[in-house]
Amino acid sequence: MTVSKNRVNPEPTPTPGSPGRRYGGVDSDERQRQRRQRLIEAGLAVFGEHGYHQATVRDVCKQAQLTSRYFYESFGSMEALFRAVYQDTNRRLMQATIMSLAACQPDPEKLAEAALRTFLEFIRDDPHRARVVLIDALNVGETMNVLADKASQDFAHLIAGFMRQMFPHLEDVGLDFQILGNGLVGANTRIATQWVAERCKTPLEDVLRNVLMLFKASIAYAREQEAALAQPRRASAA
Amino acid sequence: MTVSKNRVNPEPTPTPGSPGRRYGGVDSDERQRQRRQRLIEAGLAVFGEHGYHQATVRDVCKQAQLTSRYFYESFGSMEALFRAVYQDTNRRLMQATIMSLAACQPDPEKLAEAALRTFLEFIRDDPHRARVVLIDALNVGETMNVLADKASQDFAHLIAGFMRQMFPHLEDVGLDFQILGNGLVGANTRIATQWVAERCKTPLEDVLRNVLMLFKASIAYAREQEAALAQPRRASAA
DNA sequence: AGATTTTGACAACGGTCAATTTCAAAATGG
DNA sequence: CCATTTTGAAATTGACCGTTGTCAAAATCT
Repeated sequence: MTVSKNRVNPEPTPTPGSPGRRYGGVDSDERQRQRRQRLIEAGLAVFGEHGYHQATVRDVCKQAQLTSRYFYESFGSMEALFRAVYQDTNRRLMQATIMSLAACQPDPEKLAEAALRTFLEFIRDDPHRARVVLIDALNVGETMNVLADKASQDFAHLIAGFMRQMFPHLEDVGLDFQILGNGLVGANTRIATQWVAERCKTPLEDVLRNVLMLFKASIAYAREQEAALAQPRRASAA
Repeated sequence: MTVSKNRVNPEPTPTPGSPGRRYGGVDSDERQRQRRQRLIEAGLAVFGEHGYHQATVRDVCKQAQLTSRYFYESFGSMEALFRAVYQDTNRRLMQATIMSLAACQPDPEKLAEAALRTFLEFIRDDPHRARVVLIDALNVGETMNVLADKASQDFAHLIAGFMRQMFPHLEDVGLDFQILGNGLVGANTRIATQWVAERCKTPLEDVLRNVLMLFKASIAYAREQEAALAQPRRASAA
């Protein structure tokens, strides 16, 4: 890192059978992909540090140890890079979530706990992710805005699906699971944001317990309401 | 509005007894205050439309029907204007909330409902407020960030205070009312944001019912837990 | 009416940044 | 060892914005 620009790969894997001339043991396609990846990582670092609107192309290139030329080789604009960073980060989160859900009992509460724990671990691993996904994504531009909105809505939709399955009569009395799902997502993101702002001072388990409490409370309340709907004759004595 | 620059006041109130020369029936202090107020209103409109970072001084001045000179007469920078807009908006919300709380029975659920309804009405009256207070405020700069954070934290702190009073033993078993308060604030802001993004298509009462559900569910769950703490001998039969 | 202040429109300066181009040095394959 | 490609750094161009300054016209007071 310190001696000089170390352009050659540690292992000059030949990477045979691809177009372009080989350089440093890798062909041009692969090198370009590596540059692109470095720019994405640099973007995460720079955006995550002081926010998208403080970042310049120069900053990103400096962080990536590349020059403007290579920036525009991979991305048409700063916003395009941000989209890539956002999608890459989202993809990683999704992947981690799926992994944790797969290794989990199919109990709603357990599933929620697993997903939430994965999320908290994810942003604790690199708080830059929190800034990019939870804050900046809403403020880059209209395009990113709808993208980020859709991502949250998808999550809310997932929750709504679960609730709809568990409490099939509840939406007839004025409850809207999509709205409630949105609320739970919002609660989660806000708590997470605050947690990161405090540099994850509070132990993860403590944060998790409280987020989960909101989920459990909602489920318990819904269950009670649903039960009251199923047997409307009973008086409402707690 | 359309005929010409109508500079004179409808009622040229003399506004006597102040420094500066009188013009249009008002002395210079008052005129400056009016200009400042127009800039704040223009800021709300411009920021609320396409976001803080798309706005330029020229945009704001055009909206306010003033020129750059008067901008710098009242504000040292764009960020200073934003702070003023934010604080003005917050002050109005606070005022409306206090009014509605005062005309309300001192029942926790009623109070929550009143506060939430006021909030929803507030942003429905002018959706620009939502963008400024809920989205842009986090992305203007570090200074605004801590300011906005503090405002939300204050709200969470208020909720936490209520809960602490209602359930004095609950924080000993791992629940943190500040975190929970943050969660409820986050749920509320997210639902409100989505609502505005949908141009308030859903009727207010429907939105309110669902936000309130999260509050009621949390209270019910807390009450149950607290009761279990008070009589630890009982078996946990629902 | 005349002097004076205020006002509004616009020019101008300096700075920053995105985006493209240029050029020489370094690395590579043959 | 030499031709070729790639790479890195800097120069260039063009646009936009914040900020200050200028100046004539309008409004006001005495």
